[in-house]
Amino acid sequence: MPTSVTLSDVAREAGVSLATASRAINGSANRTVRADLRERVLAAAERLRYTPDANAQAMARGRTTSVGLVVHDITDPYFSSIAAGVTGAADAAALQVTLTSTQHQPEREVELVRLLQRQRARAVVVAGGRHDDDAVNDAMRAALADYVAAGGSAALVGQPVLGVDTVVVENAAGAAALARALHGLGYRRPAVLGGPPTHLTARERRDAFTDAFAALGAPVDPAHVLPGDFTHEGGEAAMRELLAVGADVDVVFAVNDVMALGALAAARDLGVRVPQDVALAGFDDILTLRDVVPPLTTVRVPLVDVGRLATELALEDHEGEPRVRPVPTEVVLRASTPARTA
Amino acid sequence: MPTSVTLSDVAREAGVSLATASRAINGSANRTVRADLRERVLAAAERLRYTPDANAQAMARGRTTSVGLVVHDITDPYFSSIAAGVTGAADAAALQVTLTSTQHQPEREVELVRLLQRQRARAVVVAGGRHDDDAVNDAMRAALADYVAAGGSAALVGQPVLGVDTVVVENAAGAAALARALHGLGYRRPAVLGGPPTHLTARERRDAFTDAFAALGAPVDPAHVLPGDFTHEGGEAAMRELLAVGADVDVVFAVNDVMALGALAAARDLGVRVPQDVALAGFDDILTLRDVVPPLTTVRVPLVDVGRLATELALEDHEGEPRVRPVPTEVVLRASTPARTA
DNA sequence: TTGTACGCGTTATCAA
DNA sequence: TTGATAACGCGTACAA
Repeated sequence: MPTSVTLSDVAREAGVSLATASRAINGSANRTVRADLRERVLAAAERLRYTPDANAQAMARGRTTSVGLVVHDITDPYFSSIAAGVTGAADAAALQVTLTSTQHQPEREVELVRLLQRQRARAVVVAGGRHDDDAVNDAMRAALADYVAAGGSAALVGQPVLGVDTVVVENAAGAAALARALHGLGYRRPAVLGGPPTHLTARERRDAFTDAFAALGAPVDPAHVLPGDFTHEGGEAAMRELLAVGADVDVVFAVNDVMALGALAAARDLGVRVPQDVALAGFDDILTLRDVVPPLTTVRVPLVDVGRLATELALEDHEGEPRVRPVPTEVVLRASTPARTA
Repeated sequence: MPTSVTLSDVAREAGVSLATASRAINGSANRTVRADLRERVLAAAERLRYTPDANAQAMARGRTTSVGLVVHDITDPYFSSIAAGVTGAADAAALQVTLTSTQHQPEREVELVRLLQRQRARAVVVAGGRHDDDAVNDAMRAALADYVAAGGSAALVGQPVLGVDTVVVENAAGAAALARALHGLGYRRPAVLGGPPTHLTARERRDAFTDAFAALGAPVDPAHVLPGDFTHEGGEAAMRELLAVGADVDVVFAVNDVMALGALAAARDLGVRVPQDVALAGFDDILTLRDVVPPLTTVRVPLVDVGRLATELALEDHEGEPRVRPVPTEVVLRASTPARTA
């Protein structure tokens, strides 16, 4: 920004000192400026089209006005809803959001956190769930510890395993409740599109679901628990595999909605009808679901709230042990899992 | 960020001057540092866990590393895809993206541009289309002019009416091509869900569509051109209205996909079958369409590319007249508009 | 109430 | 090649 008007210019134009100009424009705490001087300064600023330099202000004040957000893919409705919550909360606190994306490479999270530390972001919200990968987790924990040690504060969405405040979605409770609901509807031969084996959120949902079904006396055939990517393509591929072997299942649980949508596409493509031939359920209740036929049963996660909560958590200053903010989930039964009359 | 390690700390620890430390760590242009000294500095930095302060660097260098993005709603697939393009291009240029959202209030764009100017963002990408509203446009033009005068550079997605570089989607060509394609399929009684009357993109698409149909000898009944919000709800409401009056139409063109999806929901809700009772087409080819039944005919806009192009446009320095970067569109016929055999 | 002067963390200029 | 030192734009003790 080559030719910016500075506060000194304004001060000179108004015939006051830099300090007075600063106080007049920024209304420094309990320092007050005589009315006529303030008028002169404001007029000068207006005349010169002065714009404060937020960076310089941040320097001088010792703190920036930005919060960082780390997602895997902003086009994924799961992340874009969380992002809406983050920008909303940031906005309410008069802060800006720096959006960073790993492009689906979890290991990039570490460098993004370090990047945001260089920006001196006041707070960082990491939206992606954790993996069972000590190397990555250790690196991430170290990056976050450095960041916090340098005065930043971080919040995670996912599992409280990195030593920072975490918004914990009640995945297990939701998946178990879903399993019970489906069992109550008469389903007895479930399959699970389980996502990446190391992904903790995927695993929590998968295990709680299978455990609950087992507890109800209808254990999930281990052969009917398929791994896959946590994406549309992953869901599609897993579903295709499941259907290809002619598995005897009456309901498929995809551990997130994006995968469920992929599964739905695979079913459609193979001429398998949902729910007549097989029922289908997902998890998250992403916005996209409103446009899908049949309406998909899922477990609602209040994603915008999750983003907002994580931001608020990170913004509140707080000493001591990292906090955990549980977020309840809610089973939403829709037409993709009708009561079985058979 | 209270307790940050500074470059001075590193210099002292390494027993060199501040200048040398700076050069060693940042590899200042053609200035070179003796190998052993550089080692000492790097080791000291490592030991102290030094993290450069990007803000201070920006101050000193006179330019920041951030680009601003203004959207209406990041959960809208249209904007999230553009955002993905922007973050991609920014990433490639080693820049960060500051995401700001108007929350559907077009007039807020002005303050967001001013906000980004205060941040001294190198470039600003405004993703929302223009309205036919002189007051807002004048304010926006002024804000952008100030920003550019202060050394920033801006790019718009939409209409080249604000004096800055603009990525122009070929709305009219696409809508006309769509009209011709639909006519070719046998449709003769079209309706248009036209979006907000002042929204230029909506208007371009609407008018080109109706003009093309008129030119083909099948003019659109003016009563079958309905205004509405540029949203899911807007499309739903407009479609509901259209169907309520029992309009005699064989195909409905919603001027964007999000509205088309709302229209589809309305049709479903009222028991009107698509495409058997009425065909339906949209515009944009948002990602969500892959999950919708029936597959929706639309006009593809390469949204991620649009975001990338806008960013590149803003980032290239360039003198003189604002540039226009046209982006071609492409009709994509799908099952929601089958050939009419009647 | 106003002004002076220093500090924020870094880069860049200019001597040495 | 290295080192003082002056910027960068602003906030804020401290003194007046």
